[in-house]
Amino acid sequence: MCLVLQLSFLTFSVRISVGIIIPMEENTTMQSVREKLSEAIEKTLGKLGIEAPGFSLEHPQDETYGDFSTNAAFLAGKKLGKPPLHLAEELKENFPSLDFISDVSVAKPGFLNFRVKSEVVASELLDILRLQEKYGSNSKGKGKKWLLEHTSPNPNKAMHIGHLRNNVIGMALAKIWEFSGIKVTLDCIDNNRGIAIAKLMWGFLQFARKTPAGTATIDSWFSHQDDWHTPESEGMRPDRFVDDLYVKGEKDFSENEESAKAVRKIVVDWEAHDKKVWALWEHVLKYSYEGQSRTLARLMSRWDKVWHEHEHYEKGKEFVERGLREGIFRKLEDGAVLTDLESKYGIADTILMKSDGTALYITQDLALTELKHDAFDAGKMFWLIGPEQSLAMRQMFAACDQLGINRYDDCIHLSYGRMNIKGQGKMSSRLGNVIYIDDLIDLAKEEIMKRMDDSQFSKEEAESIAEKVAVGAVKYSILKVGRTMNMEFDIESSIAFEGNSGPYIQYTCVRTQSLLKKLEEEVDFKKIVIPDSLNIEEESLLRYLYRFGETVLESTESYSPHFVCTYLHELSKRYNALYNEHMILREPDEKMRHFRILLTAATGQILRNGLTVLNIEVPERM
RNA sequence: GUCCCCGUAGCUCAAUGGAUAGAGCAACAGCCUUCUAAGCUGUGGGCUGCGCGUUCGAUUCGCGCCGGGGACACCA
Repeated sequence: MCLVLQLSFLTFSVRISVGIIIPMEENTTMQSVREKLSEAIEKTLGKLGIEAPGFSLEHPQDETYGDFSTNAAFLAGKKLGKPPLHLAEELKENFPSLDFISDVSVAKPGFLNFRVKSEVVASELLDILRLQEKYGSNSKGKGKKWLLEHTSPNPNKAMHIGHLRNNVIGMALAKIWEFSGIKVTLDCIDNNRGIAIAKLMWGFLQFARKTPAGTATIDSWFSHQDDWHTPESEGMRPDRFVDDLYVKGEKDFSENEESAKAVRKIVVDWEAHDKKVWALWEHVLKYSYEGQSRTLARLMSRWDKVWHEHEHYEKGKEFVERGLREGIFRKLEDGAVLTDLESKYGIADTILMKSDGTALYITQDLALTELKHDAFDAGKMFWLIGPEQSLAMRQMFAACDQLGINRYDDCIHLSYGRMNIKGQGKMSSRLGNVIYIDDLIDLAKEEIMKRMDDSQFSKEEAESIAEKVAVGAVKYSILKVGRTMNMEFDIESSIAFEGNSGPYIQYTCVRTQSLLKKLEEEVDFKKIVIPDSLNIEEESLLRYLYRFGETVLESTESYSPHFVCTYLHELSKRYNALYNEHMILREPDEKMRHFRILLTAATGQILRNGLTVLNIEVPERM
């Protein structure tokens, strides 16, 4: 038997030889199959006068059971008090014969399993090849506008793996959401003022002088700026230059009372807009931004809007005043302002303004949240921030809710688990076990260069490939873990290029592309010819491809990219099994050869789409 | 003390309340004169921290313990 499926671009529908027409405007073949199957179960239940609301339609763990499985008999059994196995049998007997189903079966406790005809599943290949980079996307999020704050590194530090987890998850989520039709805006907060920045300025002033002589003043720096080092003159990356000076400034601050006084004076003078202090401030921040943006560029990070703290930090107090006038907050005896959240939200109360009338972090956040609301009018606002901020976030959301800035339920704290260093626990500069992002990528790059075949690539090409593979390895190692899980970060496994890793998937994708490049015959990618019989390798790959879209949705809804990672790994394994067991281009049987070529093209497309939504690049060769 | 997160193979991690709990690494045994071996095939490895409950069915939900981490009013 040989079935030919023809794709008509005029009607955008797949005509399946047995006669059913599946519309393609919205759905792919298998999406339609799922819907029709669901309807048929519904109808059969109705015919028997049985109710099973919310029955599932999932993929059995063991593929020998079929492609889809429902628990309808269990749910119905519960209502009727009948054994589910019986009801499953009854459902099966009354199940209509569907053109796209080859087998309906009942299994042990009461599952009803369905097998879809190979030729129908195969027509999904045409959808993949037609939709190309759009395959797997959906329009569930159409009309939604979401705002996500991610990766807000303080400008007194070089970015480390804590920031990495934030960035990598944030960017992947944004791309996955966009793939689901959501309009996503990305922003961050630049905490560019306050005592920490003053310490950095102090550190620069005292410890970056080319020839140290006594205590340097801002005046002396202002008039003799050439006497101070630059990252270039020190041969350092700008962010590391800043990081180093901040540590020195902080140390001096805590050990030396005179220095501490001077640092506090910097804060006061900065707030008074002292010209020279602002010049120094802008000078040191320039280095921070330069360094951090290099790192972020390597990661292909994106912000649509950067909020600078100095532009709005004073506005928060107005909200506190308003809250007091409206009786939402109350003033304590010493003048500090307290929230009233315990009774209304069941959240511990917090101080909104210090007794001396100065602002706190949360004070500024009230103003910032309103700015965000006014600027983007997002249906949901997300903050991708570590779990230790959980309480502070909820307090802020609730206060915003009371002030009418934003609804409590529309504010979501997306927390992510801690990054511990395997075997060493918490990462801290005090323990000297901070892992910087650039160092990590460079290390991965070195390892990858070592294992590359030098004769195959020019130096530039090898360099470019190694960068993509290194960044892919590092990103994937973080993304494959569930968002909320605490991670034991291990450098070695994060730069691994074997097994469940980014490079493994990149390699598989490259493998499909290189095969297609070698193609010397004409192959019609708009037509499917099913071979007389399929091997287990083709079957299991074929019946897995179409699940990509479902996986994207799963990640969208759970706010966790790791489902996509797991899927891509499994897909790659299935393709590699086929590749190793059978010849693709050299297969003598034409039908089989062409079918495997289509499988190759489809797999390559999905791997590419999957890596793209994970914000991971695919090299041309590797 | 209160609240939140976590506990699954030696290690790192998966598993919309479903079927025999799965991967990767590590260990062991194999596969390159054929499309890229960053690959493939096979073997061993588990009272899912403990107990009780809900359910036809619990790694998943509820309660109570044990263990790890974090947060708890004028830090950011």
